[in-house]
Amino acid sequence: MSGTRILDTLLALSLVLEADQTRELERRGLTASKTHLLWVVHHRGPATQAQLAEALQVTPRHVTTLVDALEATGFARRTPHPTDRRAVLVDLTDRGRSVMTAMTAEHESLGAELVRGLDAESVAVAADVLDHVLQRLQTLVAEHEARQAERAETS
Amino acid sequence: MSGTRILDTLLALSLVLEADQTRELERRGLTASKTHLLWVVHHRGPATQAQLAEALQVTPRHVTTLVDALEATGFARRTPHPTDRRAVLVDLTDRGRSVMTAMTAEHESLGAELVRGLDAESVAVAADVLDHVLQRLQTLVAEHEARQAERAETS
DNA sequence: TATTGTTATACTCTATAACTATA
DNA sequence: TATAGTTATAGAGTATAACAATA
Repeated sequence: MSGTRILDTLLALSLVLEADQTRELERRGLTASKTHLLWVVHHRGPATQAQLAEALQVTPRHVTTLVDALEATGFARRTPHPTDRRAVLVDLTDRGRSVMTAMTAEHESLGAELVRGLDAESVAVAADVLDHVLQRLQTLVAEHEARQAERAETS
Repeated sequence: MSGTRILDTLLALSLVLEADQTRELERRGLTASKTHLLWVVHHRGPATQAQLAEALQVTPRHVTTLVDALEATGFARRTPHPTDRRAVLVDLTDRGRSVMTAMTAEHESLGAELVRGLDAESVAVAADVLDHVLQRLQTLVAEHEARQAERAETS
């Protein structure tokens, strides 16, 4: 069945994409999770660590670790929160911002490279199929979690 | 450009697929790397740890860790190599084999579920596009590595 | 009392280096 | 001398629990 074929290709793509990303990040002295944090700050602006923990779906304690590392390597900076003396605001340094800009450009160039040689119509069809697949997957996961939550209540 | 759109969806899918897989594996007391090892043994048959290290692209030392854990949890087993007393053969237990069988079935069912509601023709087009994208990506990565190797030689 | 962030501790993935037993 | 696997050690991702300072 072609559903399995698509899933297999998707999984293969995931592996190669991840390996490629990891290599690129390593070259800059970054890792996936640290970059994710930078990305969130880049798009949302300065945020407290608690907000970042929520956005990254990670414990506040782990955010401390990430920000420590990003501060030590000059990508991010902690500034005191203007009104709440318990909290800090995490912001990007110039270096952090320029890395984010460069990565955005690379991302777009990669997107264009990957479909080079394909006709626009097929690419559009494929994009629609992928959107559908993503939605189906999210639905399945949600249903699955709902069933498990139910089971947990019953027991 | 739709290339970027496809790439974005691909990355989103990677994240959700990985999260889903991790949850499923956790439920069974497994992790991605341990499952990968089981998968290789399931398909190639009993193998030495050195062979597994090569297949998984991981250090022999790490294979020791993985096999230790899989043996402790009853998914795999070490048996002495028949002719080489230095080596061991890693094989699946009945439990390991039945987990692999169950996961194969789930994988196929997921593949079918993901394209439910789509017409076969679009799915076929999308599958072709994805194959193309995977090949392009592999080409780009290979070119990139070749350039870096060259640069390393020059310096 | 609730929240923000941090010290302490631990588990998993993964790597390198040094070492043992066997080829 | 080369190979198979293991002990020792380490760094990154990530988590929980206990605790300080502040709200």
